[in-house]
Amino acid sequence: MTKNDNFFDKVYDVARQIPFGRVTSYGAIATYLGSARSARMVGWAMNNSGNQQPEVPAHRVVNKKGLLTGKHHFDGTNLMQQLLESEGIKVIDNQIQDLDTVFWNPMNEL
DNA sequence: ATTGTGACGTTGC
DNA sequence: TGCAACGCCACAA
Repeated sequence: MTKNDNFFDKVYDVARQIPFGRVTSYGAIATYLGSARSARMVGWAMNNSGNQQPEVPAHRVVNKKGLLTGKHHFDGTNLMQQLLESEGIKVIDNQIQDLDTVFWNPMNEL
């Protein structure tokens, strides 16, 4: 932690900028950061997101398919889905509905 | 320095 | 159109 996790920090920063009721994909963030091929790294960064003080809305970050792939990493089993549903996002079987509508593209907004 | 892994994405068949 | 395999970058051991 002594070093500035440039990549990680950026991921957290973008994730925190996700508006309420919106979601984004790892690839979108990775692409915005310039490392479109590091989509996996974005997810890896989320691993430490819980360690970050400004709690990163990792529940708003899903894969391109809108699938809650990382929900397994949350406390509960359906916690991530509960959070998304609380924001008005319809999630069925770990799959976000109307993804095109709730999708938030950092490149488009930022 | 090398190897392995990972909450993904894209291309190929 | 659906499923499989590869690629890829960054971090940890």
